[in-house]
Amino acid sequence: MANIYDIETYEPSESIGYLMTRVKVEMLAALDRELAADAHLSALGVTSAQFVVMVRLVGTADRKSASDLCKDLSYDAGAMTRMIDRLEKKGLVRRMRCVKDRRLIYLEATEAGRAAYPRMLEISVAVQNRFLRGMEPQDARRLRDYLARMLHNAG
Amino acid sequence: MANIYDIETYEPSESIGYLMTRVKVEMLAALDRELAADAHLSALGVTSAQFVVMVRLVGTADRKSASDLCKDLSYDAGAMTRMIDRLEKKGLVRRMRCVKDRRLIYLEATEAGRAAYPRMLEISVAVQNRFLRGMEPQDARRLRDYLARMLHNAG
DNA sequence: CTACAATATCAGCCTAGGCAGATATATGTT
DNA sequence: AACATATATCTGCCTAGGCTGATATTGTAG
Repeated sequence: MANIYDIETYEPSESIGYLMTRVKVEMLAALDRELAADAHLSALGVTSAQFVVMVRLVGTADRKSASDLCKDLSYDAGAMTRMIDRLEKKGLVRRMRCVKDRRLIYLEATEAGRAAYPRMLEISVAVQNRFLRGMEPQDARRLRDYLARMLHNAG
Repeated sequence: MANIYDIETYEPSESIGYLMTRVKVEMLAALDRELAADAHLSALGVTSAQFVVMVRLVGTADRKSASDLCKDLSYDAGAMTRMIDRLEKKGLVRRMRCVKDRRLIYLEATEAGRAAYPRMLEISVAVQNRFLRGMEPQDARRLRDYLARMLHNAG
């Protein structure tokens, strides 16, 4: 299996790792700016990281525990505890101890959380569309497949 | 110009933003692990973030100031000051006040920095090749072009 | 030349993630 | 049942980035 890069010809500024890191920074920064600027959401002070957690709770079907979220998001467990503290304090999320396995804490979006969600999602979709400007749907599918493969290769 | 995503059909888990954020986390985590595990580099305690700065100093031709690096890397200026403090403390980088514009501080890799660089680069290339496993060179070029376009769209 | 704006670096404060260790619960083994 | 092992959450500590304001220097308008 052929390697993509070799040391002799490797161009850091054009490498996929470099570009991806920068795009990620810029995209989350844009999301943070626009979440903070929104008339309704600014009161909640929702950050991009908090939004990403809300997506997993509201935007996906199955019930999630804190550790599920850590796996879903490549996120540290200690950091997740405090993340949920913040979301709970803002009234967006509820903790519910699982009765079958009392180690688990299931998480649930509150009414307020579900109410705020559509606007957050709208902003996130708009930001992504802006970054994908000029691409055909076929390009976006390819890009998505490349990223999915890389995530798979991460093991 | 058509939007890629619309709210009704948007699937968070398959979105490019979500996937990219996760791939970036996994890739830098892998780089950190392997930099820390390397026999020669572990003594220096070089992190992925520090490596990225070294790339800009050793791996590119032109002389760089701290603020150049901030622009190159979408990095905060205050954080960059401390980043350079750490690299200087490890003996990998030198500060040199510019005589023409005394606000500027040019940065230069030391002998030790240049000596350690090839091995860092080797590890970085290996990590990226692992994440790109199974892709044809044509796919990697496409992926790179997509990312470059997104970075351009960031403005 | 002076006043004012722009730029580069730096220092202080705050926030937040990673890691190690503690506790509680569950699972598997003997 | 007793014990060890694994898992989930939480807490304390450390590191590091973002933001704000301070200082020094440069560029610019009058």
